[in-house]
Amino acid sequence: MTNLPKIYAPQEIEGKWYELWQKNDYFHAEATSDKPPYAIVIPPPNITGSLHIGHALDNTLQDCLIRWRRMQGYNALWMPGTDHAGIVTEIIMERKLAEEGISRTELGREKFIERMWQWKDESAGYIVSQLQQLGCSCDWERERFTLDEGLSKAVRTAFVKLYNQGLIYHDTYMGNWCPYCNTGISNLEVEPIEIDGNFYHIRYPIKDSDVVLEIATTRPETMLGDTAVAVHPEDERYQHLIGKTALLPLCDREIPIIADVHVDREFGTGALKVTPAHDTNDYEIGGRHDLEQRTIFTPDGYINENAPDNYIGLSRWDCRKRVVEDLQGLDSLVKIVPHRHAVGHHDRCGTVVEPAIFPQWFMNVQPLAQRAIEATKKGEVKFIPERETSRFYHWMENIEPWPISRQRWWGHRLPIWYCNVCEAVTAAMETPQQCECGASDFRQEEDVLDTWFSSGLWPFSTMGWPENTEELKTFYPTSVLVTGWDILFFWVARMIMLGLGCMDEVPFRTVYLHGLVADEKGQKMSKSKGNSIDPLETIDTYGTDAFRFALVNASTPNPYVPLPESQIEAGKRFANKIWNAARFILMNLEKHPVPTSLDATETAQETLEIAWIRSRLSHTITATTDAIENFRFHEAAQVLYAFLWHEFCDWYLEFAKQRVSQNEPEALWVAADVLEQTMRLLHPLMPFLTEEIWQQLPHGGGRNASSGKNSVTVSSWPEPIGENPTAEATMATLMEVIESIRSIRGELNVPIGASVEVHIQSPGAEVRERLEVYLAQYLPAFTRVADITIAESLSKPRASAEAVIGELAIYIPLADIIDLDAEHARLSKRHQQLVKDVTAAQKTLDNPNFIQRAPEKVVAQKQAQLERMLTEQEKLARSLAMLTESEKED
RNA sequence: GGGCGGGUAGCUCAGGUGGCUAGAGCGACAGCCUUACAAGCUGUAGGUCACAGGUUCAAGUCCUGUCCCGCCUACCA
Repeated sequence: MTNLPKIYAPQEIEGKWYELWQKNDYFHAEATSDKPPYAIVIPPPNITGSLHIGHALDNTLQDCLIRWRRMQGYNALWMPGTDHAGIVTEIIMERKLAEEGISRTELGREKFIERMWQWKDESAGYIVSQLQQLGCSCDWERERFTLDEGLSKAVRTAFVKLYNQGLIYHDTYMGNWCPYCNTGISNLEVEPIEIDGNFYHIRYPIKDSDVVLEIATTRPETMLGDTAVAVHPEDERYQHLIGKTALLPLCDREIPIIADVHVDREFGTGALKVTPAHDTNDYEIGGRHDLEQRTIFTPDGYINENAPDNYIGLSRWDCRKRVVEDLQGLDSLVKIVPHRHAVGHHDRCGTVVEPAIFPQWFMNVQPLAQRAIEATKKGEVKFIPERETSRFYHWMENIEPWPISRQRWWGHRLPIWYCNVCEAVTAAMETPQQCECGASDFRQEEDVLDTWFSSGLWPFSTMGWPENTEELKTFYPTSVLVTGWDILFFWVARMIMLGLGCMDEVPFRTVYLHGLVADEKGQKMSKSKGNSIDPLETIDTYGTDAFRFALVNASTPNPYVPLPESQIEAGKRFANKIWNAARFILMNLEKHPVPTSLDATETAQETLEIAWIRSRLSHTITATTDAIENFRFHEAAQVLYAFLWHEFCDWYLEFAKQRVSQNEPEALWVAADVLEQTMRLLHPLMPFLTEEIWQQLPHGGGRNASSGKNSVTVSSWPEPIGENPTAEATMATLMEVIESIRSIRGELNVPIGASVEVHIQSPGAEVRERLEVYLAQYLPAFTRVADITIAESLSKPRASAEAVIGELAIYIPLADIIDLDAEHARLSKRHQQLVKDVTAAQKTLDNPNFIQRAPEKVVAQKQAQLERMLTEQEKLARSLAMLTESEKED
């Protein structure tokens, strides 16, 4: 054991344990079991992706929950898998192809899909091995992929079911079109970004008149598709023009001037050009006034033949330039005014989205949204933090039809068939045999489904739906869903709706929405911003456990969680601290082996430090369990950190050292027991390190023992044995005495090597007796003392430093070394602080209302506090007076 | 325009339902290589809890308003 390296080296130990866990099937959950079920489905990462910081946080938290519940004896299932991730993945493939000089369309659908599968097969293991490196205890034999046969069947089943319920329909409607990806997308996928644009003021002449109407637009190129000009019906400036005809510049077309209440009189010139085919509002105005929809763009964003010849073939942006130039030439451009406004961009490729009219498949989600709201109100789903609930309601209450088809190739092709003879539409699991018209010649819809449609089925499609499997019976609804709040609408809301639609039951009971990892400036970390930490590099540098601890520790309830490097550094130091504590214990156990089992320690005489550390451990167990149960992960991290470092290492191990040197090894055996239990508590956060140490510690028996278990992973979660207030109070006094002596030594610059005499005045018999027993034993371990005197009353020795702890007065004679000025300064500083605090406490207690209305307990506390402070104050005042006297003498 | 979150030590943040002398990590300063750990140990400094009111015996915590910062959301062309 002594050959354990002095410095904790994560690389040495993190590799081997995962293999053991896997080999022993520790992560596997049976579909049928006597244990209570607990299930989490992983938010499936992109099949071709790699682990980023968001995954690291998300999966660490899930692993904490799963490992914790597994240790508690639950039948804990963590269902893993990956997502085909539709458009994003296709875009990356397109870029790869572009490097080879091939375009998607040249390659053709079949070949393209072939390439995608090839790429999928090459990269699929990558993300999985990264999750394993992170320590994720997923049930890997259940791994799923959204394009698997089983899941594809679930997709078709869900589609047909919803179609038959009339919730899925086909329509031609104005939506968001991405000219780069050549597909329609939903509102959620459009990211409004503020950009510096212009307001172009353009003159439209009026037919048979000298009057001109000035309109303002940010998109002058769309005027090629104008089919009206609109003014507000009550706008006095334009009354005489309503019903007249405007002459559209550059196009040689006549367009009507109409009145519509949508027009804002205050904005721009109060006159609005209407392009029903390329603007959402104009589309609606067009509908109200039965205007022609004149589409001027090709799907990939170029001007089509509906525009005058000289514009055809230009890109959107070139066309804008040309239109502006031409208007200037005609003297039709009044002015250009800079204007900052939000422009929609496709969140996947960054292209400016084009509002356009095109045929699309939609899902009417409104009825399911209503059911989701009701289910949530009934408490069937709970959101944590609670504030997310109102975001959820707001979104659900204002939900719009979901465009579910994408004009892409990588995904689930819609199970819709058209009869090639009569064009009848059929939704079915397979190609229909025969049409109503008698024909049997069908073609399948070309479009694929929005990738979120299949992810929306994830909690039950992964468990074998539409089959009524044992998995579904046992694990659905799942227990918790853990993900970032940024995909509440994209994914969580859709899962709830589709869960209700397909299973008649919500997919999970609790949704825990954690924050997003941010940099020091509070900006969300993302690859595109270049401010991201690479989890794998971090793991290389600091180790997985240090990284995981830092993530959990950072995971406060805030929407953004900063993760400075120093935080990860602290995790590494913590790991090293634990490592060395274990090393110390193991080294000493060689000389003092635990007799038979740790059971022996329970009957051993319970010295103060043993009673104390057991009490503190019990408290830590309760606090940690409570924290994880309530998703306050950062609190669990902090509780464990404080206990392990500042109580167990700083104090208990120092006591134990002393005991061992006095040939009293019980304290050491208890140290081993406490560390063993703490390793179990810490295991969900730091799985590798805790396994390594747990394996080396004796853990055959003892309280909360994990006898017969081969891994901490499957050991039991510690149970609190109860706290011991008496031991804690006594120890607190002892600690204060020790700290005050250290403080005096430090501040008065007593040389390290010098021993000091300590005189303690302790008027109360009970405390004095306890001090007499313990102080002589404990003090030498913490500070160098030559002699300790404890008496009911004693006078302050000449030239001594002083500290007051409650009724205790501590004097340290420092005849040769004391600097009276320094001591005077030290005491008077404390005295001043006391005066302030005493005054405040006095004021509170002098208030009759306080005595009358505050709870008795609070009043008593305050009273005790005041008395304690007054005692100290009096003693210090006397000493200060004496010091001043002696200065005069000098 | 609405809504949400935040403003606490030099930095990053804790402080569930109001009640210990407001805490931690990092950083700073001083001193220690004390045989588990210098990735360590000991001590010290540092905060009128954004501002102004209010409720209360009692406010960092609850209410109102103001000022900053961030996010979400909305059709101002």
